[in-house]
Amino acid sequence: MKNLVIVESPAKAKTIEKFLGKDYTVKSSYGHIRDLAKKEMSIDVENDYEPQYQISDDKRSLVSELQKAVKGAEKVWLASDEDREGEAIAWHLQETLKLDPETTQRIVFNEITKTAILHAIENPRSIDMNLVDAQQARRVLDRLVGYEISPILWRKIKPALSAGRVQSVAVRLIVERENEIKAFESKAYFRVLAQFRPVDGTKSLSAALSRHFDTEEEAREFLEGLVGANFKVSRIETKPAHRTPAPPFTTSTLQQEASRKLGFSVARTMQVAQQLYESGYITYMRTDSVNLSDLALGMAKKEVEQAYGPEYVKTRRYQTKTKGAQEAHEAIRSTDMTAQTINAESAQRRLYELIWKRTVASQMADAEIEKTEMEIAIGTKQGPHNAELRFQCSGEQVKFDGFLKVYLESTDDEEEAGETSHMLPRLPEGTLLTMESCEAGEHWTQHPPRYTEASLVKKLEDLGIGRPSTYAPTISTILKREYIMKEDREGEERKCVAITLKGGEVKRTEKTEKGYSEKGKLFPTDIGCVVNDFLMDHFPNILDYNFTATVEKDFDDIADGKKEWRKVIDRFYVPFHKNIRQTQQNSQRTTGSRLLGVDPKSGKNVYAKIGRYGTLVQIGETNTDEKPLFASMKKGQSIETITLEEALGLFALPRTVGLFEDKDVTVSIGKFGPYVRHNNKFYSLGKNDDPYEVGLERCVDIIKTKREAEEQKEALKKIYPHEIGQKDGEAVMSNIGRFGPYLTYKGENFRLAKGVDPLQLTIEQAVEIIDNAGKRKKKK
DNA sequence: CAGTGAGCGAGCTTCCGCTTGACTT
Repeated sequence: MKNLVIVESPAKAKTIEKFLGKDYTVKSSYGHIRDLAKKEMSIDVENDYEPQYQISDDKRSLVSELQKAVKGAEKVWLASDEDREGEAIAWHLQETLKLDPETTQRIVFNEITKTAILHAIENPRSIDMNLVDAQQARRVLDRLVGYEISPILWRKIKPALSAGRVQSVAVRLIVERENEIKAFESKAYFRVLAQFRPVDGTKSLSAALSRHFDTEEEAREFLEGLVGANFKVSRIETKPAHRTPAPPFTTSTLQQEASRKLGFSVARTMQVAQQLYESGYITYMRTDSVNLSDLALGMAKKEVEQAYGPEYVKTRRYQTKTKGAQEAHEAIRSTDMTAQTINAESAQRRLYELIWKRTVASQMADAEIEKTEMEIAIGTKQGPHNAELRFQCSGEQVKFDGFLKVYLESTDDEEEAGETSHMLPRLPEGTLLTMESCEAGEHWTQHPPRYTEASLVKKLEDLGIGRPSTYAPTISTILKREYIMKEDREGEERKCVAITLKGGEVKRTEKTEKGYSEKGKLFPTDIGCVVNDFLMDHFPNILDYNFTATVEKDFDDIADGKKEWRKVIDRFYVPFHKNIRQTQQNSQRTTGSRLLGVDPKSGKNVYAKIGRYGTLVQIGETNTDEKPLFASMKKGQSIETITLEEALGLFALPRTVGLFEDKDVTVSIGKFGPYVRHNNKFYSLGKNDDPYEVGLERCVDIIKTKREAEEQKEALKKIYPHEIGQKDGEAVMSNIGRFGPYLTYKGENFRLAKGVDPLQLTIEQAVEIIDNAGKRKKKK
């Protein structure tokens, strides 16, 4: 082997190997191979913040494999990504594999095309230690923040909590949005819509009044004033406009569009995109760049020309504006622009089509639109009506569809689509109109929208917080810590008044309308709120929305050689650590406790608060001789909203629901959730059974079902393990396990396909399955 | 497998950013 090239991703390794030919072996590091040791801080604060690195557990065998490859190679090329993390990966490789900096080649390319790679090979350099130091500063800072603040939360609030530069800001955003929503006072207003028809025309049009009314009285007065009024077109204006396509996808915009158009969670989008990437359908999916390679621009141009004609072509190069973007990769695009779709399972196909459309549309001409705005004046017999009040409508006509032929980006706006965005008839100024009907409908102002996973990612990206590879994991983390919940919420029902004018008559009607339903929205939990309050009180600088942006400037200075990383960290750490010590000593234990009232039975106080294992209610005081009573809260209850009655209801467990076979049937909640207890045996309640409500009949049902299942299990035990036959003198056994039916042969297990009955399997079929599995293993 | 929450103190938890693959009984 002459040349060993190391890249970050195995899929990338495969592609590059093809471009480089047989003198090059390409291997992958699978990201970072070394990191700060996990167990403790692993930063020697006393010794100028010396980091203690360790090969990651799951990389041990990979590192020894790379070591072997290095020994057999004449030259080693480190081809990790061209950004801070990539440079650090190269340096850690050089250190760990004991490569000679003099002879080791560092190369970079930010697009996977033959030209780019050959160009890189022609222009090697050495490792940029300034960039590596910027990464070390980033890494050390994150560890110091995370590992010093988290233990304080364990002591002051609850064990196993966490805080960090990124996750804590994500939680803050959600908590603060919820506070805004709580503070929001929804106000009613009346929106007036009318249908008009030209006196001599057939086509009617709909227009909205130029202002809203605050009260029903005002709206009614206005409508009554319209009786006998006349209407004419007072202004009509047509002007050309154009729309431009959205830039190609980055990780963040892909997550947003897949959420809006396909309803995918952020994690699902990344999982499916990974599959597409590994199959070679799309370029790398973790990127902050909107840049397309020249090769891609050429392919897109050709595709647009052939599919839609030359007038649809417009080559565009987009500028990445995202804060802190590192642009180590291309934008996310189809690798083959001629493939509008692919033959794959539904999720992959739909995500691919979205990416294809977005890529191709980004290289298409603007849409040319003609916008028409019309105003309708109101005149009464006494002369002109209040001149400020007039009806307005606007319409659009697409003159040339351009990129709209392929793709239109969606928005997060939940408001109803404008009721006037249709084509308008061409009516000259002064045209008289008759009003067919008019309605003043009651509406309510909307609170600011809660975040979805995708809109949270967008916000974080706008703030420059987090990276493409961490958006999805960050959301998982704050969900797992139970700082936030993802929930659906039905819109509230409201009585709406509508006043209509038709045929000279004003009428009032009332109907109930449901507000906007929210799907997959992010809500803070009690714990999220309490932790956020605590952090805002004691570590406001870390929670500051500009904290990341500020430290990123320092990291840039380190990368430019203008600052020394250890000094940057020292300037941060000395005051930070002092704050940690003070918080440790001075801050109170925080439980978010709220007094709900007095228990009528005992006369003692009832509280709701955070305990070691979650939220609970408590009767009586702590720190007294008498131990208080405790009960866990149910899902969906919160410290802030739980009532005294609901709290007292939680003490109803364990509950005796009746007798079965002369023994008590009781219901309670245990370590593994709600259960039924009967004759000293335990039976888990179903997902939809409420332990506070469930009756005897259902409990008996659960007991019987479990008994039947156990009988079946016993019956299976008599059959399995079953010997199907022998192969090379060893038994081939079938069995049924947790993951379905499987075969055992020479101590190895072989999974059977779903629905296969192991008893119907012949020895020939079984042998075939074992042999095939063996072949597959060899291939790997 | 079927409750914890006080207090005592053992020993545990935790960060962000790179990257996938493990394959159970």
